[in-house]
Amino acid sequence: MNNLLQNLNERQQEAVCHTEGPLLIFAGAGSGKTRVIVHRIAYLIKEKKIPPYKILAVTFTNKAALEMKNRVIDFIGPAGYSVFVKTFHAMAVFILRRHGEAIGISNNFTIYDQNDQQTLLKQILIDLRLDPKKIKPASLANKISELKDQRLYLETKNLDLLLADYSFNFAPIFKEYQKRLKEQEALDFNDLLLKTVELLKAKEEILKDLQNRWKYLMIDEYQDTNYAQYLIAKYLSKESQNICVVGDDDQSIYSWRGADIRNILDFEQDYQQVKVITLNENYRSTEPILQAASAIIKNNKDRKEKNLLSCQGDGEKIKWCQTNNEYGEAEFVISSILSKKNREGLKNKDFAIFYRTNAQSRLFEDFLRRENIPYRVVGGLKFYARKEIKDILAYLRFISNQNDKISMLRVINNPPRGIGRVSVEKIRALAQKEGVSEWKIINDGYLIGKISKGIELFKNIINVALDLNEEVPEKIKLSKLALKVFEISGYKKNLEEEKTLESHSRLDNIYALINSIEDYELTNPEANLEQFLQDISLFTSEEDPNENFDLKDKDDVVTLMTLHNSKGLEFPIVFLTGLEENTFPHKFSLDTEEELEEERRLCYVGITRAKEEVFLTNSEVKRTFGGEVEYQSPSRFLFEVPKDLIELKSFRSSDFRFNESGQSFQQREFKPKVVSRSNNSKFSLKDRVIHPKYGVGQIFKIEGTDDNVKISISFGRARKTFLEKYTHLEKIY
DNA sequence: ACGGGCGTCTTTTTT
DNA sequence: AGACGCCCGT
Repeated sequence: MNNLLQNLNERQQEAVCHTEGPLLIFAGAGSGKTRVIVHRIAYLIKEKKIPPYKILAVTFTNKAALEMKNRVIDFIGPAGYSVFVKTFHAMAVFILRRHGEAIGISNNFTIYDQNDQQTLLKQILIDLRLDPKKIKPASLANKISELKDQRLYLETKNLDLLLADYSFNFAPIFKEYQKRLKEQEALDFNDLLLKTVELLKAKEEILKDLQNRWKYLMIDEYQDTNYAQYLIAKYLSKESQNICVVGDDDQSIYSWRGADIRNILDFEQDYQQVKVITLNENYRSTEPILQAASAIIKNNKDRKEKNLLSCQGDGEKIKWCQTNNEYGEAEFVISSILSKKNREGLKNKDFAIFYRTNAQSRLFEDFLRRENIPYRVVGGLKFYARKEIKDILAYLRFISNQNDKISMLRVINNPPRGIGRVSVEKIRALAQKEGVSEWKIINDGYLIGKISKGIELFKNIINVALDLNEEVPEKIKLSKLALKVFEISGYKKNLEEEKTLESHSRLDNIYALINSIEDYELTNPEANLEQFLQDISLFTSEEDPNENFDLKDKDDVVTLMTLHNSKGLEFPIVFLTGLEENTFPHKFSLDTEEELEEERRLCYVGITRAKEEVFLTNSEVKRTFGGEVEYQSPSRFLFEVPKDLIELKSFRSSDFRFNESGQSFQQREFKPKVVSRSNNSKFSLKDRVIHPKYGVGQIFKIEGTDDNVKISISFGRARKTFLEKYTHLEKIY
């Protein structure tokens, strides 16, 4: 009991102990909200003797869910494993997989991510004889998602009326999209939530069942819930009324995804006898950081006034550095990291670099690699987004669900087996005519005349895999299946024969995938193929299983991420970069006051991640597309920080400068820090070398002979393979 | 069928 | 500048 409430302030204790009835916690940045949730779960289990499986905690990101679960387990031991901690989407998958059939959803539905969505839309456009160049699948996908996120979409009795607001092509496309999702037994991300609402609404017994299962409901980041999520929470807690929501209106940054800030502001009206607790003591950041953040957020009109109290006392001023260009910015950030590491004994993991858009990460990565500082990009280039990984997963998805046309089209001629556009078109046409799936056309003898070898081959491959999947529920079944598919599909042979620089890393990546499936099987011994695929399709920000393979301490890395991804995290030193008008605030958010205020909240979120020190950077000039340069004024947010909290710095890029015309950047020759060098020396394993483009790296593989020697080098997280004869490498001693 | 070369367009944030 | 898609030559 004592230890359950230890290290908590009075209000935090109150929040932990108030277990019955609706509870609303306004938790300012750094006010120990995760700690409160963790303690509250522990309190329910230990003190109130609630079985752990009756507790449901919902967060927004996989990362947050994982973190919370681990903290619960650390705090109360193995009982924590049974607490149901998931993202909204993962919870929806859980519910739909068990009960979806009640509303006509196959229990091994496929989840289509943004990519699959766009592929599907492209097909629809072609079939409807619309030009995918004019109507872009990507923007269509966005529109569809936007539509489905709306409250109106769930409530409307007349979809046509709603669709009429869009351009005249949208309605038929949207309807066709929905139709094909159904045919292919697929759900997109929005559907996961929408179908769950539909289920809970329509099937009372199932709702009762779930209400019984989860007696205590906790929702983190409640300010970011959209209407569907709001309804799910409402349904699930309706009986028990034991719902605890935690949030901060100042940290609402997902309105573009349908998040409705009113959900938290109206909570007191939505539930009866709500207990409200405000946590306003900040344990994370120093005084100057908090003052700067508060000063910025005060410019928002649409917010509840509040003041956060600092508990950490005085600290370093905010550093603002204006650099000449983007290279200078990256160089400033990386050299600051280096000097702080040297002088203050900080570790890599103490630093985080934030930016507004994903594309901004590249230069920072270049400079980090060059200095041989290990780093991790959160959410950026995703392992699961790689071609070879998607290919293998597409095989598995098709094996799991033969109606999944997107996956079939992806693999039917991959690796090439002589099934060209014409054959595929023939199959598609026949499927449409006969009203059956493409797989049925191939497998059940619909094709008359002589059947091409390739189709016969594909049919055999899939049938072998299908049999294999039916077989023995061995422990290693999934990874074995993946490996088999990799082999019998010819994918492996194809890559092995290719013997190019690229095919090597592809092979490595696929083996890394198989490894990670093995890991998955260890933690989920009961999981079958369907479950695995559904789990994995939600794991978008999964870190690269391939990364950091040569690091002693794989967690000691500098973290790079978008501001959106930074929510809920904290770091001693934070770099907030690209603070220029049109970048941050982003140019698409300058139209309305609402959008601008959301950008400002994003800025607030970023700054409040820092415990000790904040660096704000902007560059005077930006390179846009076409190599043109453009002057950018400093972000308005910079001027919202009181002057006395700021220490000004300036930094000019030393490696890059303008050429005479001032039109583009010119790279100065890169001078590696070579202690001594030897040009004719042979390289050996474990040698550290400098690559003219990638900088310092370490050799981990050498193969081939004579003028066909291939050298594989790791540069921090990235691995690359080069042909020796074409690559100028310098050895470092 | 397939890869290289060339022309196009690019830029928001994510489960 | 770089990614991507399309067309053409093989």
